[in-house]
Parts: sequence; C-alpha cells; structure tokens
Amino acid sequence: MTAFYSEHSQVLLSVDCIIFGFDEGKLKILIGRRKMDPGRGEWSLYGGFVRSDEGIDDAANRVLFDLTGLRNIFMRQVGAFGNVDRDPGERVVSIAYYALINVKDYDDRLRHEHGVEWVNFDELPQLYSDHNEMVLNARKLMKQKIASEPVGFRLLPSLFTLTQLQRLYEAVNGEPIDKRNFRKRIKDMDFIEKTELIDKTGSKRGAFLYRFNKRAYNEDQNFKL
Amino acid sequence: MTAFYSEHSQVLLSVDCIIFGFDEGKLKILIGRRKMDPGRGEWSLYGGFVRSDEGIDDAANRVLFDLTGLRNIFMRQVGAFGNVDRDPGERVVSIAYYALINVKDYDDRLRHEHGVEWVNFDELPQLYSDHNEMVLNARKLMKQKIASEPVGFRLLPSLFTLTQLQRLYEAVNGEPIDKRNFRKRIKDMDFIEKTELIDKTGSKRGAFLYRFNKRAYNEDQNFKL
DNA sequence: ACGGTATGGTGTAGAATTTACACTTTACCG
DNA sequence: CGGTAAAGTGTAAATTCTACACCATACCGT
Repeated sequence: MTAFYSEHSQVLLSVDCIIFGFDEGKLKILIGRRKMDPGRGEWSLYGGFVRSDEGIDDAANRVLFDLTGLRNIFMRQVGAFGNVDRDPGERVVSIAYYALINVKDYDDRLRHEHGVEWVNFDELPQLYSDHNEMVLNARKLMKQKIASEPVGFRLLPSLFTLTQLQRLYEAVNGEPIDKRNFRKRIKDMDFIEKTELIDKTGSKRGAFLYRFNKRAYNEDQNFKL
Repeated sequence: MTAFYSEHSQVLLSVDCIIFGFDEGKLKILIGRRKMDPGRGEWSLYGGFVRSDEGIDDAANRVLFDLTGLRNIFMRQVGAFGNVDRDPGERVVSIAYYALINVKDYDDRLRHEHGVEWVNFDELPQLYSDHNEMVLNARKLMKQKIASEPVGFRLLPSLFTLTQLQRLYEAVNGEPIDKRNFRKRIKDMDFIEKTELIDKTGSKRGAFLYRFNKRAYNEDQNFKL
C-alpha cells in the first residue's frame, strides 16, 4: 500500500472488553489476572491487540469470541483511551467495548482456561492501568442504553420471569423499583410476551416465563424502563 | 522505551473534529476542502495525526487550537472509527471529537487561512471517508449532553438573551419550543442570571441579557432543558 | 406625532405521567 | 395442615408537562 502519511508516527492499538453479566441478583463483570509484563498478576480487563487487517469492531468481536466462544454478543464501543503513559510498557491506545452476555451461556471450562472470573460490579478491585476508568464509562453508557433499548434481555436467559427482569433493572439502576409500577410498564410493551411456561425454581408458587419478541419490537419500538 | 509488545503491528492514529457553532438561528459546523491526497478537494472535517508523545485528548486540543487559536474549548470524544478501509490511503484509525464554540470568538482571518467554512448542519455535503458518520454520532451525543448539562452556553456569547437561548435549543432539538414553558424552566435555574443589561440588536424594544454563572451552578446542579 | 410592526415578556388550567401503597393467591415444606 | 415465601394485582394523589393569548415597548416610516 502506498504510504501517504509516512511521516507520521504509529501507535499500538488494543481493545479492552468490559463484559457484563447478571447472576443471583447482582451485576457482574469478567476480569482476570494479567498474564504478561508489565503488570503481570494485576487484575485486568480482557483485551487484545488490533491487527492491521481488521477493523476495530472486528477486533473486539474476535477477542470476545476467543474468550467466550460466543457469537453475536451485544457489544458497543465505550471510547478510546489514549493518555501517553496509560500503559507502563509502551505507548498503547486502547479502545474499550462493553458487552452483555448471559452468564449461563458462558462455559465454565472455557472461562477457567482463560483464567477469568465473574466479580460483583460493586466489589471491583483496583485494575491495571486505566481499566477502572473504562469500567465506569462503560457502566454509564450501559445504564443509559439498557434504559432506552431492549437490550437488558441479553443478560438473562431467553425465558425469564418478571421478578428476574426487575432484579436486573434494580441492579443496573442501583435502586429498588416498585413491583406494581414495573409490571404495569411491562404490560404496555407488547413485545415482552408472556408464555404459558412456568418457572418453579424461584418460588414455590411458580412464576410465568416471559420472552422478548424482537420481531414485535421492530413493529412498535416503544421501549422505556 | 522497552518494546513489550513488539510483535504487534501499529497503526496511524488521527483525530477529527466536529466543531459546532450557532449563528442566525442555525446550527453550523466547520468543514473545509481537503488539502492532501488521497481525497484532495473533498469536503472534510478538520483533523490531524496523533503524535507519539501526546495523549489523544491533547492531540484534539492541539488541533483545535491550531485551527481556531482558542483555548479551553468545550470538547468531548465521540469515539474511535477504525474500519480497515475507512481511509483510502493507508490504515488510519481516527478518534472523533466534537467541540462547541461561539462563532464570534473565531477570527475570520484565521478561519480563511485554514480554508474552513461554517455550513448549516442540515445542509451538509457529502464528506470525505466516514466523516458523515462521525458527524451524526457527534450530533447525537451533543444533543444529549446539551439537554442534560449547561454547555449550550458555549455556543453563545457570554451575555445572551432568552430568545437566543431558545433558538439555540430549537436548532439543536430540531423542533420549536413553547416560549412560556421555556422561560418558566429558565426561571427555575438560579445559575442562569438576569443582568441589568439590555440587548437592542435583536428587537426594537430590547431584551434583557442573561449570563451563565458557573459558580452558582456548582452549588446546585439542577439543569434540565 | 402617530399608527404599524416586530420582538419581549407574562400565568393558568387541563392532560398526562409518575409515584406511593397493601392485600390475596399459591404451592411447597416441615 | 399451618407457616412461609414469592407471585400477582388496582387506585388515588402528586407531579410534571402541555397548550394557549394578550399586552408592552420602542423603533420606523410617513
């Protein structure tokens, strides 16, 4: 390729992933101990370098797939982090992405192989470099997104109870929600469909399972939670 | 510096600036004809390459200062754009920033020297590479920001009339606002201070000039427009 | 000097949305 | 068969949002 801009210096580019999960009523993220220098052994987001032949979103998807074995993960860019000294090794600019996955879709064996763990979001340890800052930004964007688009379902099994859904939103918002008001709002959204199936794991009585109908949502996108 | 990550490839990094202005009731942005190949002569955002010894925000500030001669410009990152083929020349990943400036603070001579022009936001021509996409994202973020934080003032002179402010919000939202409701909301925000000064340029009768009091805002941040 | 005109400035009532709140049902368990 | 823990359901008050019309002022042109 012709070098149009050859007088300018280049930098290493990486992607770092803030992977959100939801389990036992708590918002979680996936972190692991860094396996290379500098910073070996510190808690860190999972990431990877962007290759010269792939787009940045592709790089994030590749890294996510490498880690989880999952395709079609919901993922959005958080932004670029590029202070000169952010990485104690070399100059590396990193693009953060957040992702939403259903904890139960992630094979535990694979998780162990990569040495990553689900930790409660509000018990995060100090992370490598500027990763805590990335996480905070990701959280803010995720909270916004999840309130205005029906993507919270990505954190739940495809069939879920209203209580599960409510707990999820409570965890994300960080405050309790009134049950009746919550269910009233759900009732207004036809694309959140009640099935005839009943979940008995969460209570003796059992609760109806619901499902998100993407097709119906595309017809009438009146989401608000 | 030790090469910790030397096996990975590097990329060119640039910043591109979406510079918003507001004049004669219209939202504007600054664009110019590209002065180098590839794409010479096409309409384009103003940008520059990130140097190896500066952070990405610093690069954006440098580029903004170079273009406008202004310091302390309000500026936020839009995000990284990194498709492999986004630049027809080489692989360049670009980080977009949007900025808000008061059109009258920008010296026309300097503007001419750089060959950039204010064009109406809703009459934007096709731009180089993915710059239109950057602009759309910037617009979305700016709209959100300006509705939830008192940064719209950055697009106005430090003294402004309520009509000017209303026109600004109308331009940003793309829809008319009820005058009385608007002024009612302003009245609730003590940090938007009425002065005793009167602007006679906009009407025969004259209108009171207002001012944003940052100190007062820090006391009580109840902004909402 | 006077009428025309264009912008500045002001309050209220109805609609819509949001919030607070408590009891009955059900099925399992001991 | 009583205790228990979660599921499920409606209403009234408070708040917020919306729609809406007229007078004031000072300049301009005649």
